Amino acid sequence: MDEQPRLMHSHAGVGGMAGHPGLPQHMQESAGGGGADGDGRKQDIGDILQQIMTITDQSLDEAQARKHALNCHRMKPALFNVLCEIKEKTVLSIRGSQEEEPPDPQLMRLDNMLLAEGVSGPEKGGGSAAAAAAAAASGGGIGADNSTEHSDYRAKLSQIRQIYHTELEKYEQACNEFTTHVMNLLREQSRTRPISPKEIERMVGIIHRKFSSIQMQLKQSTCEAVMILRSRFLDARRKRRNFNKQATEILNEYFYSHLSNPYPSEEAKEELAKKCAITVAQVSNWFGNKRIRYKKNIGKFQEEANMYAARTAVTAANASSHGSQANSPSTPNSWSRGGTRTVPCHKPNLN
DNA sequence: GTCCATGATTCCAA
DNA sequence: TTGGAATCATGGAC
Repeated sequence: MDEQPRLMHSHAGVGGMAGHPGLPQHMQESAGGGGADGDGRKQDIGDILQQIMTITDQSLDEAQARKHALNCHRMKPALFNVLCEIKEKTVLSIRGSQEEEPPDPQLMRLDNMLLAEGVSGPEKGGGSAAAAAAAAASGGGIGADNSTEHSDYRAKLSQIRQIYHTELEKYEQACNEFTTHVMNLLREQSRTRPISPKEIERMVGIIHRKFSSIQMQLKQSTCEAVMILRSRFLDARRKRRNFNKQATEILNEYFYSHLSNPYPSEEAKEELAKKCAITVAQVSNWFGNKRIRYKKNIGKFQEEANMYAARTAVTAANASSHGSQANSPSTPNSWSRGGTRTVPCHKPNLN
């Protein structure tokens, strides 16, 4: 703000406006057109500038009156344009190169994530899609429990979404109010100092950039909240549920009926996973745990092994006409890595 | 609260 | 890539 009087003074000191390269045609004619009253007009402009320069030295009432007089002066629009032009060519041209900024990659990432998580953009499907994806990733096969978890996840996501939109709206409103205020202020000031519409536009841009940096912080914290929610939902250990009885029966049946080689093939795992309504990975985990725990404590599992062996024997007897065979319980020594395998197995016999 | 069972994870070797 | 072994974390019975 202080620069205006100095700026104007420096240009005023260049011997009036006559012949100035930035001077519009009408000013050239009126200010430096030569002729009989040329000197008079120079004097006229000099007077105006002098009045502008001294306006700050006057009392408030005097200054108001002087301002009004200057605003009504016939030379005012032309002078205003010249000063704006001069200002444009000096101070503002320095900032010109910084105007076109590429879109912030971090902001783009945040926007994409918020869109993917269903926080920004259309609500339908977003949250539930994310919940479904999360459920699939967590491998929660026993579907009954998951519906409550999904609704819990959706409810929390919806809460985050609501807070995000409320805050965003607040920021936007504040930004608009502030922008309008500044624009009005600058328009008002443009009556007494050279502020071009372009400069006002530039100022609006600066304000918007400031507010968008605040918005970025909001987006960042929203993303963090979603990540925390998601990680909690996905953390399978927190959500561990025992398989249902039927699933455990099916797995045990397979394990003890293949005790000589309890390594289900990929197809068998898929079949078991389908039967038990769990994932293939869970089947693999179960067999891994079962093998190691059985081997560590055969005595403890003996009763269970006998029970399933008897059950399998009955099944085998019933199906004997089809030529199926039942495996009797055997020692785990035979299925150490590379041991004898009699049933289809994805793992090649290493010995 | 403690203990045990059990599903999941991690690290490592084959 | 798979499985063994150790470990973690949780559920459930007591």
